[in-house]
Amino acid sequence: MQQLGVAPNYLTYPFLVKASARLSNQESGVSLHAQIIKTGHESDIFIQNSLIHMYASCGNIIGAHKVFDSMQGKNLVSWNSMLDGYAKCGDMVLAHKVFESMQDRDVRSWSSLIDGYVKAGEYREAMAIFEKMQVVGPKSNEVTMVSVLSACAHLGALEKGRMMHKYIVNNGLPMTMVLQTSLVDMYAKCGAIEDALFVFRGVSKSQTDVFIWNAIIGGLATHGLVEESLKLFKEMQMVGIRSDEITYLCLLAACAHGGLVKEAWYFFESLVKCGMTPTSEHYACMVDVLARAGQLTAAYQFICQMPIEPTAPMLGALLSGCINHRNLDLAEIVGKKLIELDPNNDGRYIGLSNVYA
DNA sequence: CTAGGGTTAG
Repeated sequence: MQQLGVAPNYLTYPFLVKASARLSNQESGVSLHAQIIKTGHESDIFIQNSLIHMYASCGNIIGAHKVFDSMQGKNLVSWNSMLDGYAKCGDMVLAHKVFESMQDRDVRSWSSLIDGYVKAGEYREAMAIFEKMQVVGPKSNEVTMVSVLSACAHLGALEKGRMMHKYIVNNGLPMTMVLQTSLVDMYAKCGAIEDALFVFRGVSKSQTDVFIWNAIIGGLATHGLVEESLKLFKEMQMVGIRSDEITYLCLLAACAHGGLVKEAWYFFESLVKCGMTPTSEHYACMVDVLARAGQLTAAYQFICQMPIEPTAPMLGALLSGCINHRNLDLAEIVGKKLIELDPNNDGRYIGLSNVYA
């Protein structure tokens, strides 16, 4: 466009700024901001709102606030963008402050606040806000319910989760894939695997994506339904959904749970073969598999040949294996390393003190 | 033309 000598106008900039936000590329966002000022578009409310969102998405909440403060005519989008910016940055004190200062609040304002509390791990507060919303706020929609279901999942609040499911159906909220994934995850995390499978089976296979497969495969794995988990992975491959790093993490977790050492090696190798880079979580899972199976030397050697530094969960898994399989010499070595790495690791420290007892 | 949601975490 620029090569052709066509200049962006006030309708172009929001898209460009949004792209920078999506990419979390503050550099390009800042250069757009400069261009916006140079071309005299800095007081366009759509452009200002997109700039708030861009800065917040790049983690620059100060930059976002500067744009927000510079505005003379703020609208609900401006306030919602600022609120969501604080919520996304995890500053729920300021997010709540913004929320309280607003004259008008729509479903997005409430949803951003609820989601912020969920992301901050304050699930009870998130539920409290949702209950208040039902009394004094606008009707919640399918986006609100995703965050609410996530709160129920983390609280293990199965009955509440069921109520939310009924609320969604009774109010005719659109059953999006995101919502169905949240339902699968909620039921799985609350231990209602049958319900998770029921929701999952209600999605036509051609509509599925990697997220919902990961949710059900991971849910089955964490509840020890290892065979079913691996069976669903095969099904996922048959449907032609490309697995990702998280799929493999779920599979390795399933192997750890079921004591499937051979299968774990196979998945670890597949992960690399598919061009993915194992993360420290993958390595930790692999160590866990080997340690649980009593293959302590193999686990130790595996850690030594990794291209990354060992992490506390990794050494913790190995230490547990050493203790359970009565290899106290190795336990002492691993325990010392673990304390070096993470001096505040109480639980593991207690594990180690058992070695000396 | 601008703002909100899902999968890992022993």
